[in-house]
Amino acid sequence: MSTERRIAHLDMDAFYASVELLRYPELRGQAVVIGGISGQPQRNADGSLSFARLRDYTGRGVITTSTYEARALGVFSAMGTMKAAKLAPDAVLLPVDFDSYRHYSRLFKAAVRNICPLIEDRGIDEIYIDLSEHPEQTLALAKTIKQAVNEATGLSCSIGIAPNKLLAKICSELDKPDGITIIGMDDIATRIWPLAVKKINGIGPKANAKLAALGIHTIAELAQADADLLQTNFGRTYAAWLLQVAHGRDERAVTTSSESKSISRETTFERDLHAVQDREILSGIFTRLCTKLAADLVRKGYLCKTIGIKLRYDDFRTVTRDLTLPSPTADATAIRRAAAECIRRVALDRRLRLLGVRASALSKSDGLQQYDAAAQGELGF
DNA sequence: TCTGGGGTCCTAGGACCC
DNA sequence: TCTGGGGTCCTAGGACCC
Repeated sequence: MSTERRIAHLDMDAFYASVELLRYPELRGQAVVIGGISGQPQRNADGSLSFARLRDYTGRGVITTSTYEARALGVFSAMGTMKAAKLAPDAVLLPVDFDSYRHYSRLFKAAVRNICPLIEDRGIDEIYIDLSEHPEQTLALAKTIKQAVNEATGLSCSIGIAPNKLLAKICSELDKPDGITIIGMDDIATRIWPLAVKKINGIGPKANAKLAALGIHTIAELAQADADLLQTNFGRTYAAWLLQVAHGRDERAVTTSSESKSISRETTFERDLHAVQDREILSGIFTRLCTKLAADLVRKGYLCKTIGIKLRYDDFRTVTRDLTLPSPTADATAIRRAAAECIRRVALDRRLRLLGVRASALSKSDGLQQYDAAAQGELGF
């Protein structure tokens, strides 16, 4: 007997902002944005806190999250902070505190895992859950999960439940915040087809613009699109995928574990830097990035065989170079040497706004491999 | 007043090997 | 001389996601 799967997508509501409201409950109900600034709110003489306002901010950076009150003013994730300041000058601006968000992330995931262990991590604030084998009835189970998350964290989340990950992901957004949406394949025409194609996870700004140029705006229009037309414009693989997802078809499994493919560190400078005039500053930043990357590798138990760099010029053009080493490493000096080789292969005639270093072709630095490395060292390799 | 930082996956050409 | 083929690795760039 074959039955439909029950896949849930759980998405924490305005996660970073909501964590900050746990810490500063006096801000509840206000427009609050989380962005790339440093420094905690100042404590006044009377004991109250003094919060920075968006209008006071002058540096570069983007909004990472905003409360629903700020969203009502048009301020969303990934918006430039300066643009956000124009829209909501009085909004409270708080610095990001990833340690705190990771803490609450662990709490909510542990709470869900207690109820159903088949969890796929999709970043700090969302997960897929395979509920297919769970005995409880779907709506009751969703309520149980939401309550467990709230008891563990004090936070709310939204859950979509559907026969696959694609549909579950779309559903979790349909009743945000604090919602539950359950659909089956029979509901696709009424619930999914009216939506914009960009609601599909995997259709981003570029594909959305190309589809719009073809007169395709809704998922219904995509489902009825001519296969040859799509193939001409998107290539065989992507065109076939577009038609599949438009009909709500997705067979991907919920995968409970995965190995990292790459680890990287990058930084955008406070002002654009020049390779010659700012050589000392750049060199220091470069060394620190390599040192942090090496520490990340060691902490996570990886060696890397390929080292890469990323530069972004003042005109926002981005270039990458990489270099594969004869043998894997997690050594900061070796990483810096390889990254410096990469830097030599790019033009440094313009000012730079970003520098990054990446480690890929990862392998586990388990005991056996460490032993091998030590043995090779003794043999003079 | 432009545009963070950390990832994944895909494509495509060339090298190199059998 | 007429340019096979597949497989894998390396490199660069780009789309997309959280």
